[in-house]
Amino acid sequence: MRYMATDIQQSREGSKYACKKLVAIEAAARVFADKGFHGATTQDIAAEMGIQQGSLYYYFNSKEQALQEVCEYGLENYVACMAKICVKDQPFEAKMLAIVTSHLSHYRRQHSAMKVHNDQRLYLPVERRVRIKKLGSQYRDLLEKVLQVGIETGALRADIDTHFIAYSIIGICNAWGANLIRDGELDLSETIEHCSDLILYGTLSIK
Amino acid sequence: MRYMATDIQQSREGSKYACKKLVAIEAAARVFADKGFHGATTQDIAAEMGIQQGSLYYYFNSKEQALQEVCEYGLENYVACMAKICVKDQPFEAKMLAIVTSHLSHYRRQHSAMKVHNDQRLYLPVERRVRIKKLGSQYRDLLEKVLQVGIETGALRADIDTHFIAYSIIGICNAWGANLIRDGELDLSETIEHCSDLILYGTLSIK
Amino acid sequence: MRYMATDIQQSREGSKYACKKLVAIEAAARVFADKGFHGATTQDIAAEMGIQQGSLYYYFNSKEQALQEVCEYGLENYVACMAKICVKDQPFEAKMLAIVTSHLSHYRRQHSAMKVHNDQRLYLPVERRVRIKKLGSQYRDLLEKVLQVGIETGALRADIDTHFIAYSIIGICNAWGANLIRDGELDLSETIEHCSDLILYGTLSIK
Amino acid sequence: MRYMATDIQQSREGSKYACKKLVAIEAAARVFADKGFHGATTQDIAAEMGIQQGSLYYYFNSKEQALQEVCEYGLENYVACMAKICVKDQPFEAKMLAIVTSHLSHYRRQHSAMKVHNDQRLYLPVERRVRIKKLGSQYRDLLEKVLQVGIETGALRADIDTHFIAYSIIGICNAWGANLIRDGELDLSETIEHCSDLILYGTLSIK
DNA sequence: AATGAATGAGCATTCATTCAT
DNA sequence: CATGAATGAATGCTCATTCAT
Repeated sequence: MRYMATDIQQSREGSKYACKKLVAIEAAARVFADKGFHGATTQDIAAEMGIQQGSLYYYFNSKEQALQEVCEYGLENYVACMAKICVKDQPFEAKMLAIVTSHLSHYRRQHSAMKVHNDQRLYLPVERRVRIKKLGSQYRDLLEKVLQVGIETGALRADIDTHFIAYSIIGICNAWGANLIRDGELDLSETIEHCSDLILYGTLSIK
Repeated sequence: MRYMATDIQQSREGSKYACKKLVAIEAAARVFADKGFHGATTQDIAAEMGIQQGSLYYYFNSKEQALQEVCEYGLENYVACMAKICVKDQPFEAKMLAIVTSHLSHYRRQHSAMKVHNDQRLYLPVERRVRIKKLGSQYRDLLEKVLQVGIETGALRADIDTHFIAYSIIGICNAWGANLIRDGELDLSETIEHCSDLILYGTLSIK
Repeated sequence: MRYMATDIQQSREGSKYACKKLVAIEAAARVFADKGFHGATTQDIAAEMGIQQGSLYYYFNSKEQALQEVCEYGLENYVACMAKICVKDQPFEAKMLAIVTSHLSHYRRQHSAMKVHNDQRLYLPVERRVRIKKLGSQYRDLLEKVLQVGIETGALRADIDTHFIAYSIIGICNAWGANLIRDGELDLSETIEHCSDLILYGTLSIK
Repeated sequence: MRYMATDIQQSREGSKYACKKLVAIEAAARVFADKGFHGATTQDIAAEMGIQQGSLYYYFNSKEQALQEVCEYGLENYVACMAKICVKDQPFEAKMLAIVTSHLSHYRRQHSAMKVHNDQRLYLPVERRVRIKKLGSQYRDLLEKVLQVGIETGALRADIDTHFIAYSIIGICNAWGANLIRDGELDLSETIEHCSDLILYGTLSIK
């Protein structure tokens, strides 16, 4: 019932409900990121929003739904950004830098939602994970395609396994993303540089 | 009082208590790895051991203590192995391969404890994390020292940040370790090779 | 304040408010009949009317008041009909048939309100039950008087307890009334015949 | 888990668990009879037993299960008694008196469980009602068979509908059963006599 | 060494009710 | 007239923990 109304209201950018719903998702993201899904209480989320516990159910039908929406929210922009990077025509090194920059910037922009997606999504029942899985695959596919092009244009070694490298890039970025959230002092651009450098050149001195 | 007894009994390798305690830790590790600390119940752990819920308190004073012991258990061997690798005299590439092998093998040997340490340790109150932190730092320090030696012997590029690379190596290995647990089909030695290859050589074709 | 308005509007037969109020009572009756007083929610009733939950309070001051009005509504016609039957001058058998017919027809005419009165009225606090009690007594009194006349005219056995028989007749009719609601296939006139037959002649073969 | 144990323990008559479980069922019966299923709280039931609310779940897995067990408990003896009466060889009038006596005595013996069965069983989801339905049908079947024999032996009029009469008998008894519970002053044997008299002879004076 | 029984605090969720618009 | 939004108290249920046996 709320749902039907939502669709209508989401079309109007400024709708009050859509607005507060976003606030709710972001509050939930912060709390889940901090305490984990099972460790967080609906009271925590409500308090973060400055409303009463019961009122939270005006925005979410259940705690699980809140987690689901946080995860999807965390992925949405993230995948969209990757798509934009992919279509741009630029040399491989620049592309990789852009990808790492996008990934880590998302973390720094207080997007606890990404952390929640990484750490907590498996606590959702499978039926709540279909869209999340699809978005995740999209991201990996886009990344693999970039790598494939890199090989074809001769920028990348022909013997690398694009699937493996894609996963590893995501792994490194997530590890540093978590650090960026935990440690506010950590320099973003430095981290970006280090990450893409490792991915591109490895660690050995050139002989 | 149990504690004093424990110490005595742990000295005798074959003591029954020490034995069942290990079983308890491993059961707890499996359950925590599967459901997360807050998502797991003491009933789950007891069931995994085949005992009654109340009996669990013969082995752990609290659920939190169980998590603490699982995390420490996950790190112990892991750090010890790293120490052994460090003292061995071998070229850098071989050392890196040994390190990655050790890290990933620990995951594959059903050591859910490592996964628990990675994902759940932050749910422990700080005072329960002192030993865990120490073991973690030890590991990173050892790894950084290996990298430092690599630079000094000219094997590694002089411009890399050892601290950053150490964290990244751990990040990559943990990401793939999680995959190894989730996907039993995944080939261990292949994964090891891929990981160390990426760390050493990066992805660019050599010009 | 609504109350004063109500009184004014109820005087005008065709008033919109009185009309929708009736719709509200009947919606509440259906919902209470289906789910019971405590099992039904104000949301259920509002949905049955096609309005929002909050808007319900335009028609009822509280859920309890809704139950009260449903119960009274269920009894009103029912008692009025009985009164009409009583004043008619006809032989006892015909009267009994008319009474049973009236009682069961009320059930079949979708009057969930009667079911609600039977099953749920005791969940009302005593102070809300005064009118209901009065109407109920009226009905029983009228019925007892009919029986009394039956005895006096020699139609009925002199040794029956009118109070007891009145209760029993109501009991049988309510039992079959519930069946009539539950099972739409059940034939009304057949049921009426069976009931009055049992009440009049019992089950033994005449010797 | 408790369940398996239950079977074992129920075999030992005096088992502590089986004993307290019975106490629990009877407490639940009283509370449900008084406040209705939805109007009763688990706290009410626990208080009636003199234990804490949480402890109630040692005996019932859910409030619904409690209702189910109460209903089944209410029917068990009731059906068993009817079975005993049926096999006895006695004239129809005596049999009917025995049936009514059994039915109403069950009510008076504080068996709130029967009231709960009558008023609340429909709030159970169908899958929880299978056994209840079976027991109910058994009772009606036994009663119909008695009536059938009554017709065959010439005790009863040949033109009565056994199905209808069975339902009516149950209806009358339940109506008076409810009165017996509500009004402790009401004389049991008088009520029994009145009921069977009505069923057998009806109300008309014999011509 | 283990268990059955109980506890009590905590939690997600529901729901009657209110009220500004 | 009607609604969207919010409230806060209640409720069913879970679970870590305790303890006598």
